[in-house]
Amino acid sequence: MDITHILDPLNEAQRQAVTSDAGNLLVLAGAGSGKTRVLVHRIAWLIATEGISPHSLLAVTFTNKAANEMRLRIEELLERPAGGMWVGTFHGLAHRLLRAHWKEAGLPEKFQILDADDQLRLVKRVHKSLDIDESRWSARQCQWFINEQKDEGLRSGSLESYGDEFTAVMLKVYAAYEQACERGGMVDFGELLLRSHELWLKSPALLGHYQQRFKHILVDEFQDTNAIQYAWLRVLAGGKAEVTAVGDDDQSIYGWRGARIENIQHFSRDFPGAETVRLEQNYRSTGNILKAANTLIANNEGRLGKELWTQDPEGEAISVYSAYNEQDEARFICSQIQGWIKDGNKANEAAILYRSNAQSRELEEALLRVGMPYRIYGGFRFYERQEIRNAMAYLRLVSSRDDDAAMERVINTPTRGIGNKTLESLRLLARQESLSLWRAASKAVTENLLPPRAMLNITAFMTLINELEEFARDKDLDELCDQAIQRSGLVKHYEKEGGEKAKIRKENLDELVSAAKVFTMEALDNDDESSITEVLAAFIDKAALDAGDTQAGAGEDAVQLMTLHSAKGLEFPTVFIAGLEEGLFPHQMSMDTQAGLEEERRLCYVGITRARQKLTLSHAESRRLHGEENLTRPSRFLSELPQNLLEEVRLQGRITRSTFFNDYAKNTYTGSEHGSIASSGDMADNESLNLGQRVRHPKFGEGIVLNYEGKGKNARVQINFDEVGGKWLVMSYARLEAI
DNA sequence: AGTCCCCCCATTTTT
DNA sequence: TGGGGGGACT
Repeated sequence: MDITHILDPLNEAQRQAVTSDAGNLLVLAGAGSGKTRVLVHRIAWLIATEGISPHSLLAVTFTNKAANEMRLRIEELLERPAGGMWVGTFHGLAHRLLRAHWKEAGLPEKFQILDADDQLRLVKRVHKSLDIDESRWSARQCQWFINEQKDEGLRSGSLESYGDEFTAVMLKVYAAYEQACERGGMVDFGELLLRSHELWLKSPALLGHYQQRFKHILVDEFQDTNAIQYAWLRVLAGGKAEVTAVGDDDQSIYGWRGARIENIQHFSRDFPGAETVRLEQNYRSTGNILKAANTLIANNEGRLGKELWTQDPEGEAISVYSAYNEQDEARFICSQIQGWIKDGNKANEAAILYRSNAQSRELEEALLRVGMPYRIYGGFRFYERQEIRNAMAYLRLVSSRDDDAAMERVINTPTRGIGNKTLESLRLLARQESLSLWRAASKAVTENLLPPRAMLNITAFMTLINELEEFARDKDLDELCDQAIQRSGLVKHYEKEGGEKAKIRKENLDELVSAAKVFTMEALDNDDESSITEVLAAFIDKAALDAGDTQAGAGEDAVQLMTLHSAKGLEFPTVFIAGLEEGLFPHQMSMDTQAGLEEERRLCYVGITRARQKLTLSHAESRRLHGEENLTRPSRFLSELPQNLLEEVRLQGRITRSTFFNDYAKNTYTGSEHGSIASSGDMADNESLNLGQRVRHPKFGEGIVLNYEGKGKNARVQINFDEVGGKWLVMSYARLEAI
């Protein structure tokens, strides 16, 4: 078989990784070093030369996007479908296992997947039924606790509170939540992994079957695996399968949600005979950007070690802008992007990255002001929208009456006179008799347990669902979907609401019908035997496991705004990282432990390595946060960069500020003007000070001018001193010296 | 059932 | 500063 097309496009390190025949393999893939390429080519290599059948391969990633892309590229390279191969996310694969072996796993055949929103609702209900003080322990907190434990592979039964009140309350909720899930046949995200892991442990025959099957396991983004995922992998591999782990310890930024950087750090210990290959040649960024990244990350301890390099030129210096405040910062970035576009580049080649979402508003406003199109990543995705979730809940009920989460959601949405009181008695009945809500409702109606009015309304609702199912029998999924949103009254409900918002909701519902159509056609392509019931069930699972990354306006030519976390895996010709200030980045809540600080540093490393040609960093001397003005210090990360590669950006020229209190922030920024303290000659030493200018004070040392008020002899200036922080000084006494 | 108001809170996010 | 959620009121 001709294998040149597999090896030719690779560099030496990549080739070594692709062709490695050590039992296990760790590929330390630096940013922009061709990680996915290695993964894909290694798979092709195994199939082409080692005679491994796609059937014995399992490749696992974290996001659906990554999984889809991998499958696509494998098929492209192999020039045939890789059907027998298991490619998917951890959750997707675990789900597949549980669907196949639901009985052994102790689940009902039609178990439902709870997504984050369903989960929170359930926790809230559990919370209420246990009469827990909402003001002391929030449902969110409980949800977080439960997920944290599941990520660690721990059930309520295997935990102890040791007299700690918090833990005791959390465990009580956790245990009741587990029971509720059990009763309703519901499985949350963590449970998918936990349950399939347990399934293997308790059925050695089943485990043996999969161990027999999968000769090679390939894992992407290994540094992001959490405890349960790692355990899952180790059990499956069982010392027999060959494991290829690809990842970058320097890009581990999800420790806060259970990812364990130790998993990649200890790979060679836990997977004996592992070969380690480093991919250090970078095909993305300029030399200077890489040097900055390398220097920064060298401050972390316990790294596996890696140094990025490129054959490309040094490129431009890294710009650093010290803004007066967050508005100035936003205007600066905005004007730089305008300049970038004027130079013939496109808006979507520019990205603005920030540590926390709250920072986006100021940037948005600045972009809006100059009419620059922008797009914010993150936020609600398709299947997370309220109207879509409501419509899906009807479909879920059609598919499975026992889906309590769905029933709770839409039994009275839109309102049909089934109030809280009715619902409460149904819940009670359900709990007492260990029934699903639907069955409880059914019982209540047949046995006349409720006021006639309530029973009438419930009957109408149940009839609606039954009729929808009836209707679906000889129809396609999209037709069912359309009927569901019409007959449930959802469409009317949103129409009645009126306004722009409702219009968008209506459009989304239409979009759902189209999505159902596409899904049906794909299902028919793959397997023309599937009945509508099966297609419907598959559609519901897809909606739960894949929130739908199709972001509105994805293809638009707009400036890209996102958090540093969501920038991982992406790249842009020009990148701005805003808000490099102590307390913001590194964030206050993560800077007092070394582990926290190092993760922040890795986050910064991720940000820097997103840039291809040009990197611009900025910080503000003063930032409004939670409604109050705070003086800030530049981030330590700025001082950890090689100073010779940095170029401080100062805006040339100046405008003379009105001697009245003309708030600088309100001045229109043109990019060439600069706020300045009036130099109308009435200052003590007849010397003008500019906002943003560095000055020296005999006692306080050096600092930067932030603001002033008053004029003449009485003028007071605010200076942010490097050593002692912010101070207001009277001009005529301060003996300030401009630097 | 729906609206309004007040209080509280405030990284990062995928499945 | 502002958004979200919960409670109270109409």
